[in-house]
Amino acid sequence: MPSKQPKMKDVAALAGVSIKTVSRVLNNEPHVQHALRTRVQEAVASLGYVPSKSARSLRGSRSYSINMLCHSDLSNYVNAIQFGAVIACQQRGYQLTISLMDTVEGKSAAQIKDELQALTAHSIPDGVILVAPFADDPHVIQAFEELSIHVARIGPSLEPEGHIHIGINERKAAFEVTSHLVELGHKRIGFVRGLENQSVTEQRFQGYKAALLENGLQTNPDYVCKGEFDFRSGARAAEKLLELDPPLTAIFASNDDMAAGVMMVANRRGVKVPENLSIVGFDDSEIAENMWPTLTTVRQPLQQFGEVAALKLIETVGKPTPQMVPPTILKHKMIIRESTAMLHTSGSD
Amino acid sequence: MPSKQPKMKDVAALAGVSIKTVSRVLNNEPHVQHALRTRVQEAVASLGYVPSKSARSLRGSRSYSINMLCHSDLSNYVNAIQFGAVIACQQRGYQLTISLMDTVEGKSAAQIKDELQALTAHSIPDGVILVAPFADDPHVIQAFEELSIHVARIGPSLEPEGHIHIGINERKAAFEVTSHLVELGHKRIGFVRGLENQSVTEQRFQGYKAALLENGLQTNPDYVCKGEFDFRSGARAAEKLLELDPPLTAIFASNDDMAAGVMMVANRRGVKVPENLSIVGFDDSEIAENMWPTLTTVRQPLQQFGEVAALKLIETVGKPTPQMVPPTILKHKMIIRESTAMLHTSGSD
DNA sequence: ACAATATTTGACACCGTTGTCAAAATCATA
DNA sequence: TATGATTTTGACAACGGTGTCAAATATTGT
Repeated sequence: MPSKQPKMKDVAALAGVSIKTVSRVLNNEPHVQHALRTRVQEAVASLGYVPSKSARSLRGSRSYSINMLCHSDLSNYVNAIQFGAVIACQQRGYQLTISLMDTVEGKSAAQIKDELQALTAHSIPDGVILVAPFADDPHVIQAFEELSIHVARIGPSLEPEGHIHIGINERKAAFEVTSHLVELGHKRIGFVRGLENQSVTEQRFQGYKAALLENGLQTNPDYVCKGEFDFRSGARAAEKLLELDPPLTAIFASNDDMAAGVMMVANRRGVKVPENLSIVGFDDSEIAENMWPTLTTVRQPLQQFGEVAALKLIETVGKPTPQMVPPTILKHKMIIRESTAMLHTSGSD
Repeated sequence: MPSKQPKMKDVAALAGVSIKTVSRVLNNEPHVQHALRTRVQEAVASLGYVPSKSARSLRGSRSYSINMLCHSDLSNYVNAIQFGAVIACQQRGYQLTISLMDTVEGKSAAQIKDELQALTAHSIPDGVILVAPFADDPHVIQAFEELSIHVARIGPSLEPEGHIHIGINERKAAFEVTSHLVELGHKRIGFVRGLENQSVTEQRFQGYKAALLENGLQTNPDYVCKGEFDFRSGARAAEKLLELDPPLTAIFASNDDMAAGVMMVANRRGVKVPENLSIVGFDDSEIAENMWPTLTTVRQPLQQFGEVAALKLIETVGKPTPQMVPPTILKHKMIIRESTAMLHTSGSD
C-alpha cells in the first residue's frame, strides 16, 4: 500500500506551522525564524515531500523547466550538451524538456516567432538552451526576446550581448591546433570548413589563417574546402584535397566527423596517416578515439556547456530582461593523439 | 506590444459560451452541439489559444508529459529513439522530458524505487519510456508499477507482458544476417556479444546459433567473444578473434560500434575487408555508412520505436493498470553494404 | 399537450501552490 | 512602561483549468 504523495498541508501540520511558512522555507525566503525553518525542513525530509511543479508554476512565476531547442540532425555534439543540461537541471529540481524545430531557412521572422510560441505556449520554460544551428540565428534569438523567454546561446562570441552565451575561444583553439601542425614542420596544410550558417565555421577558419600568417605561410585558397560537419562532406573534401600537387602534408578538418571522413579517404587511397598526412579534427567527440589512428583534436567541454547554460538560466529566473552580459568562455584543450606527426623532411620542402 | 496569452475565459467570451463548454471541446468530450463545437474551435484558432499545461495537470489527472529515462552513456541508439519520441509528443501537444539515472547495479529494489520517485515526484509523467539498460531491469519496471506510472519498454520480447513494449524480432534478425554470411559461403563465423545485462545480447546470440545449426554448422565457443557494445570492446574482441587458426572468414559483431572496432583492427592488421574477412554489425546506426568499407548490418527502426512508445503511452493515459499486452514488433531490415562478400574458395575449405 | 426521459449547458468548488496583506509578536526608543 | 518601528506569521484569494452536479433544453411516448 503505497503512502500518498504528501502535500504542503501535511508538512505544515507535522511542523505545526502554517502552509505559507512551509512555502517560505521551501523557497528560501527570508522572514522565517531559524528554529521554525529547521523544524519545517525536518518535516519535509521525514515525509519525503516534494512540491508539485504544476501548482507552483500555475500560481508562481516560474515553471521549473528548461527547454532545449534541437534541430532534427542528431549529433553527439548536441547529445553531450544535453547530457550536461539534464545533470544541472536535475540537481536543481528542474526538468529538462526537449523541443524540435525544423530548419529556419526561408522562414520569416514572424513565422519563426509563431512556431516558437506554439511550441512553448502550454508550458513556458524558465529558459531555453540554444545550440547549433539555432544558436546563431538572429530571428530565433529575437523571437524569444519578444516572448520574454530567457535564452542561453551556445556558440562563439567574445563580445557582451543581451543574453547568456557560452563557448570556447574558437579562433584561439583553431590557432593552436594549426600552430601545432606548423611546429611539426607542415607547410601545406589543408582546411575543411563547416556549415556556413554556423559562426564557428568562420571563427575556426580565422584561427587557421592567423596561425599560418603568424608563421609566414600563405593561405592558399586551393587548400580550403567547404564541408557540412558530417563524415561524408569530410570524405568529399579529402577527395579533392588529396589530388593537389604538390601534395598536402596535413589537413585540419573543422570537426571530428569530417576528420574521420578525411581519414577514411586517406586510408583507402593508401596515404599513410600520420607518416604522409597529418590530420586534426575539432570537438574531441567519441569518434576521435574510435578511429585508427586516433585523432588529434581540440576538446570542447560540451557537457560543461550544457551544465553552465542550464545553471545560468536557472539563476536568472525572475530577473528582468538580461542586460548586456559578457560571454562565459570555457577552457578548451588540444588533445594530441596518433594522427599527427613530425613531417618527414623528405627532400627540400 | 505582444498580446497577452489568451485564457480559456477569453475563448469562452468570444464564442459566447461557458468556460466549461470550451473545456469540453478542447478535450473532445461528448455532449457538445456541433454548432457550438465549431464556434469554439474557431475562437480558439483566432485567438491562438493554447491551454496551460500546469493548470490542466494540477486539476486533471494527466500531466501532458512523457519522460524518457536515460543512462549516462550517450549513444546514438538512445538519441534516435529520443528523436522519435519528441516528434510524437510534439504532435500530440505533449512534452518530452529527460531524466538521468546512474546504473542500477548493486542497488536494492527499495532504493531504486525511492530514486525514481524522487525523480518524478514534482511532475508525475503520464508515462515513462525505458531504454537500455533500464528496459531490461525488473526492479525499475516494478518500481514504476508500484508508483502506478505507465511504462513503455523498448527491448526484445515476444511474450505478452504487463506493460507496453516495443522491439524487433532480434533473434530472427540475427538469424537472417548470420544466414546471409552462410549463404556467402562462410563457415568459420565469429560472434561478438554485447553487454550481458541487456537481453538483446542473448537474443542475437541465439539467432546466430540457430542459423549455424540450421545449416549444419557447429557453434565453436572459441569463435565467441564478450563485448560491451562499444568500439573499444569490438576492437579487443577482434584482436582475439583474428588470432585464430584456421582464421575466421567472417565476424558478426552484435552492434555497429563493435563492428567498427573489428573493422579498424582488421584494417590495421592488413586483413582485407571483405576479401579476407566479412563483417556484419547490428543497428544501422550512422557509423555504419561512415566507415570504409561500409557496413552490412540490420536496420532497426529506432526512431519509430520512440514514436510508437510515446504514442502508446499517450493513448493509455487514464486507462487502468495495463493488462497483459502483446509486444509491438516492428520490421527490421538487413542492409547489405560493402563489408560482406562471397567467400574466396581458396583451396578446400 | 403533458409527463418522462435523454441530452446539452453552465455554476461552482477544487487541485496545490504562491502573492498580498493584515495581524501578531518582537524589538527599539523615549 | 507606553509607543512606534520592525520583523515574523498566517488567513485568504488567486492562478487556469477540470470534475461534479444541478438546471435548462430537446426528445420521446402516450
